[in-house]
Amino acid sequence: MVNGKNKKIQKLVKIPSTTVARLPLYLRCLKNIQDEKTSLVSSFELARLSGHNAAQLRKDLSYLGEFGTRGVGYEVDELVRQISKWLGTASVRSVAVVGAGHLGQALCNYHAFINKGFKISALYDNDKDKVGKKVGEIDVKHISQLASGVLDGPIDIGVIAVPARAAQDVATQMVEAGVKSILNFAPAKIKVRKGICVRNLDFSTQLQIIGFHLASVEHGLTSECCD
Amino acid sequence: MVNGKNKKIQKLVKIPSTTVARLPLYLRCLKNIQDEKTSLVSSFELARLSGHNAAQLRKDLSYLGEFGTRGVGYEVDELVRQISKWLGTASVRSVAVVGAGHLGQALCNYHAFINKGFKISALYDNDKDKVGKKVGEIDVKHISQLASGVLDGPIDIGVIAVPARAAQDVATQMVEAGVKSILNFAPAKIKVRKGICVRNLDFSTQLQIIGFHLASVEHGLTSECCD
DNA sequence: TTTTGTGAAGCGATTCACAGCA
DNA sequence: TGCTGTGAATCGCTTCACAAAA
Repeated sequence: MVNGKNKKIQKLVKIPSTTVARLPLYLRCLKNIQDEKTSLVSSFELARLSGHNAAQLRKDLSYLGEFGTRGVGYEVDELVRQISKWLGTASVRSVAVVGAGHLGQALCNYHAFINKGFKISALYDNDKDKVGKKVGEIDVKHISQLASGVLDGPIDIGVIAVPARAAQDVATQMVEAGVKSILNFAPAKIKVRKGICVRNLDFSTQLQIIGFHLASVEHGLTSECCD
Repeated sequence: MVNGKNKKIQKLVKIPSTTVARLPLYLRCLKNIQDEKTSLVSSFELARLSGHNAAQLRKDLSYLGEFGTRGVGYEVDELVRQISKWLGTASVRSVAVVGAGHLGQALCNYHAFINKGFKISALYDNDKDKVGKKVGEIDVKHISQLASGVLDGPIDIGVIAVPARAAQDVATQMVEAGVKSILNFAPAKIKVRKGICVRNLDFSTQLQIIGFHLASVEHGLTSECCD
């Protein structure tokens, strides 16, 4: 409004974390659309498919740039390209999982990750009986090899799939080994140095949130639901 | 402020979903405190342990009631009781898992659920080879038995641990069988009738969010991190 | 004095409503 | 005309700052 530089400034503005969290969802819907042979999509249609409203979708996309054509809509392929770019899908991310229990095995056997740009490149455990065995295509190595495992190439994401009591210790070792970000499944708050991105994803917590909503409904306090 | 009914009114006010999401975390920290023999905790201490600020913690707790003593702090046991109550832990919640793959097995073998008030009471799959086998203590039943399985007692929470293409179908069957809420691990948007609480928890989405932050840092756009 | 509980201010996300453009 | 892109309004959560209470 003041001058022509506003668009540049806009691009440097922090993208709301809520928007970031929706991007993977939009991308998923767009890929479903690609499988059919539609090449154009309106904000209304994509909003409907992803379960949001059209204004929000347009605002979200506007943080990334101007990809649509007024009066027409968005080109599906272009939008897929752009969102993928922002999600950092240019390179395949290397993931190391620590904890070869059922959850660790579930992750290693989930082959859809590779389509989304993630490759599980190593699996570690401290159980001597598991070390040396294979889970899917992946050798189970001893946790002590985590540091040297990074020599095979940098690890972008470390996944903590161990019991809570071991979580902090594993996190510390991951950071020392050069892991840049952590997905933590253990029900424990882990502390790492600033600059390491940590996301927590504890199943119990999720069930407890649902439990709250069930209790609310039972007590007649609300009929509302989860996010 | 206007009259004495305000406290009652306060209790009827909707509790922010962000607050609800923090309650399980507070509870976890409090239980850790209980294991030591501290019986009192201040908002500052609990905030530090849970990684939030004291004002937010007090505001969160104030939605549930007035449990603290000014100048003193909160009694740990009392706070545990109150938060548990709001999370609906009065009764044990019955959980049915559909999908006996690695993830379904991981869930069934996670014995800590019972301490948090959740009991996995059934596991279903459509694979004839899996039906009849045991996962931990739990018999694998055929998905077609979901409806009649509810006769053994109501199912509070249905967990979807099947591939995306089957997710909507499973969700529909769950709702027909009387399941009241759903935790969905499949990367698919599922539609259910109003009043059924659905939470989505797709691993790929979580990795993609981390991917965004990694890309941001790599491009020097930010040094900020995830939630 | 210490720490809670809470109005009020601040801030960020959502939604509205329409100008801008094909 | 139809749909995007976006200021402005609104909504809701977080944080501040202090009165109330032990």
